[in-house]
Amino acid sequence: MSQPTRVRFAPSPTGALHIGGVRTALYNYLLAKKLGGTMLLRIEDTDQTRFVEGAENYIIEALNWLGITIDEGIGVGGPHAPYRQSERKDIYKKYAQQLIDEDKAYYAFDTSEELDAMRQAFEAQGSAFQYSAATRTRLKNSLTLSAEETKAKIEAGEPYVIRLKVPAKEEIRLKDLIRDWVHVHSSTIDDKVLMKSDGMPTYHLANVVDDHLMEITHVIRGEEWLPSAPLHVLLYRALGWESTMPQFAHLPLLLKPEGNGKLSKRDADLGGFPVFPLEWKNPDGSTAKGFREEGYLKEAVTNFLAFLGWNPGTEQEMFSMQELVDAFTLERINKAGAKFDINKAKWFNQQYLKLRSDEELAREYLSDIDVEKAVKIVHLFKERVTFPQEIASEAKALLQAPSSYDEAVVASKWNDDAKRGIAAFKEALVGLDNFVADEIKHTLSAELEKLSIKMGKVMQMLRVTITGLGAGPDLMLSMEIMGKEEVIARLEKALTTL
RNA sequence: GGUCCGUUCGUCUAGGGGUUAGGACACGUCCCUUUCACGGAUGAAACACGGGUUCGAUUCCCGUACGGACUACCA
Repeated sequence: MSQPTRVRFAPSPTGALHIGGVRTALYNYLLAKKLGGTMLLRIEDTDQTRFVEGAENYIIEALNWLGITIDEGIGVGGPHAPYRQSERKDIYKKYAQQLIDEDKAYYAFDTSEELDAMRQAFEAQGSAFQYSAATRTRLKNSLTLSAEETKAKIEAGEPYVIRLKVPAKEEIRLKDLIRDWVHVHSSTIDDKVLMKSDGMPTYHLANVVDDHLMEITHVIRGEEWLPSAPLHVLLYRALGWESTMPQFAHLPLLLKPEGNGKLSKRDADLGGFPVFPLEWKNPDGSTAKGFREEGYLKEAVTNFLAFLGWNPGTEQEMFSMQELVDAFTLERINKAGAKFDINKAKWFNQQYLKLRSDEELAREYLSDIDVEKAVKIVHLFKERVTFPQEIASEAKALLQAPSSYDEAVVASKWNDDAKRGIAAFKEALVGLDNFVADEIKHTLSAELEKLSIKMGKVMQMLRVTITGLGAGPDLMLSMEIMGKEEVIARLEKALTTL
């Protein structure tokens, strides 16, 4: 019996969406589309202390930019609304109560201070404190207190949490689609808090309840969740939902480019590259770079991200979103973490930039320049840059007369031959009516031939007199773009000042 | 510390009992070219270690080492 595939991306609105989260969303999306299923977006905002204004919109905009479309949930609605966990409190409360009634969960009144003290005491003895079957009989909860005492405390408004009564001795087996069977003993799992004292559920309860109610078939999430996955299995079991439990796939982590550990914002600053899809403005006014604003094309980002932890098993490198959908399978996801190498992202960007048409790029990035000219400029620079905005800066430099000249080239190439050749070329240019690359080139070679000077002797110096630079794109085309008057003016200036 | 997960070129990875261990990025060299870039060619570069199993292990098993994640009334 195969039910329709339903996957979810469930971020917390705590700030900018991390690029690892974007990859998780991507993989969820790819699986959903591959299987003709549904992609949900759910917001896990059960920690009101970490809520950040604007984060939810940021998530939506980021996914939207990359073409990761949401079929159901935040922003689009659906049959299981609301999709914001803070708006589902009553639902969680109901199931928590059910667990209490069935003696699968219990009230606990221990304060944070008391628990901290416990932890310290255990640590002093060289062991770790665990709120579990081994210790719960000695703590302040509805298992040790009488029913009357418990009731009285609750009615008196004393803060409490609800904890899962994790079985003392039970082997938990979990089949992960990427890692295969994972075995954990219940004695190593503590009695996790299900409902916090503020009435909000913890992630554990909320995600299990929601995934069940929303009929999620595959939970695809980061490896950091693997240690708590057995607990979630226990929860499905306690709630009587084990037979319809979703399948799990824990994705390998995105690692720092050098050294070890999870990729962080700090690595991005250090390496000068973004770790967020979009630019993010912090409430304090500071900003964090975004791939989009840095000039990464969305095709490059999705292709790059898809290949961090997954590959098609062929030698094809370039994949459109549709091709990714067609090729994607969970089986081909890797187990080991992947280091984040921004060089590869840049390479993808360059490849996708080259694929764009000159006209399109001209319209988008050189809108302030005459179209015909803009297209020529794009053609000149498209294959030489990594980011589209570099075309604009190159264009600006090209259209501006040089303010200085490459000294190394001047020192070695500014000789009599160069001076005579360039002077003659300038004079000949005055009489050239059809100022296009081919004609300009003919003019140059004709003049140099008359003087018996080899082309190679003056080319680089000619480039310097016109652009100030020792290297660059096709000079003849560059001159055509600048126009006759401008080129002659630049030559004159160079001839008199150098 | 405990629990869990992992380990093929510098990086992303393919492969899988017998292979010249393949590709891509980055790097070197050469070609193309008015230079640079693009492109093309080419080179250097890897199975963490130790035991098994086996005629034969990089591949399977077990250890060790190393790395990582988790260990909150955060997700």
